[in-house]
Amino acid sequence: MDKVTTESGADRSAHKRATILEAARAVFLSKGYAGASMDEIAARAAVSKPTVYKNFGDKQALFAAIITSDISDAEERSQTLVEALPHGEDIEGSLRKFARRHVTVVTQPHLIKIRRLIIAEADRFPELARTWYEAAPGRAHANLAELFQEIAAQGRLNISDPMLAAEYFNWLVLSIPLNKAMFLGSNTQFSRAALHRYADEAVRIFLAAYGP
Amino acid sequence: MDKVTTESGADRSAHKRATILEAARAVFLSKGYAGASMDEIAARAAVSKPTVYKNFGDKQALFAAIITSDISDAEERSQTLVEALPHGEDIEGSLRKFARRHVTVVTQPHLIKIRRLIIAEADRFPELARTWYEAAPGRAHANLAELFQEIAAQGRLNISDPMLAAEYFNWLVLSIPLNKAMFLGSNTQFSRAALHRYADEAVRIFLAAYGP
DNA sequence: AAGAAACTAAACTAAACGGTACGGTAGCAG
DNA sequence: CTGCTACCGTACCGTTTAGTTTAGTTTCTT
Repeated sequence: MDKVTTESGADRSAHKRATILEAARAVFLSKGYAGASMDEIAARAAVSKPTVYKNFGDKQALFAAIITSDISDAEERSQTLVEALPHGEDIEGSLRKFARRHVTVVTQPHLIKIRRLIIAEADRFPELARTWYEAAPGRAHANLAELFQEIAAQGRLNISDPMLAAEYFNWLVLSIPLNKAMFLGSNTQFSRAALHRYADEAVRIFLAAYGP
Repeated sequence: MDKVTTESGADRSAHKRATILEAARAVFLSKGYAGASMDEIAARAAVSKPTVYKNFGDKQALFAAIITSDISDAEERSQTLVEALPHGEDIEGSLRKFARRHVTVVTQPHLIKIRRLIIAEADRFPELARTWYEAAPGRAHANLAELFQEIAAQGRLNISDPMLAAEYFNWLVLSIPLNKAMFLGSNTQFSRAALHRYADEAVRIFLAAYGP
């Protein structure tokens, strides 16, 4: 039931496409859009340059394909993260658990680099940047807002504008380490303890402001 | 008493230097480091390319000169902003005034572009990015922390770690519009009313969490 | 086994890149 | 006016870029 038999035809092509995507992602992430060269990408993928152009057309399209794929990843990540959010009694515990996971995921070096790249090219690829915003923080805000609305309806939180509250909560959790990571090198790792401290204090602030 | 007579010698040279800096800033901000060309910079400054190289050595040095100058601006801005912070009775009023001004300044399109550029090149120019972080948000955090410590000593705020509280406050005020601006186009303007709403709610949240 | 499709390396184009060498010109001392 | 110095713009250097072409080889299909 696997595609490991002889990797015939389309499978082989798809695999090559994936290899190119991976190589291109690595080069774009480390050199930026203008700094990345198609030769380097082809070499890194161990593939000839015409193959790259056959699969993706031109440099812009290749870039767009990468970012689009990362947007899908981000969307999926947001979805699973929020689905794991329990609707139980212990609001503080639930939020803390969510906050700790959230900040741990978002500060991964790989995601920091993607974020840098999209921010850098937001003026040259405005549609991609907007789509990314809607898929990543936007989706997180919407999901949190829905949750907050439910809890507020039960009188267990005091929230008049759930979307706004969700945005404050999200950035309360992420801002400090995220901004440090943006300006310090990409490979700056935070300790688990430090991330958890940021998350826990964010939850405390949020509940002090929006608690019943 | 002015230098408008014949603009002889050093004055003329200094003026040309400033013109080049301005042109280079415009090109770097809109094209990024790798995407900016020295020809375009020279043309925009209405100056020959050798003149650019006489004044700044090479591309990296020119880039560093621009960012360094912007760091000075940011430092100065942070300083004056916090000096205007009154130490009076009305803590909420003071913080609200500060927050409104702060968010209005930081979301200016010009500063958004500088932020984008520095984030984009943080891996290639780590020292510049770190210096920027220390001069802009870092300085703001330190100044706010000092203020919070004073107020906490009077028992009018309940803060055990002033630096951490300052970071939360700063990003509470800035994060929502700043992140939107990063991913939407550089010229996305916020209405005064919207910015003030973000600032006021940030102050409310902060005081709910750190009030006496 | 034969044909079709896709892939490869390599050379190539035209343009743009960062950086420099040269020939002219402007201002200044005598 | 003459000679000197210092700068400035033009034209150029070698390299690299995105993207294409060619010719030969591998690989799947039938």
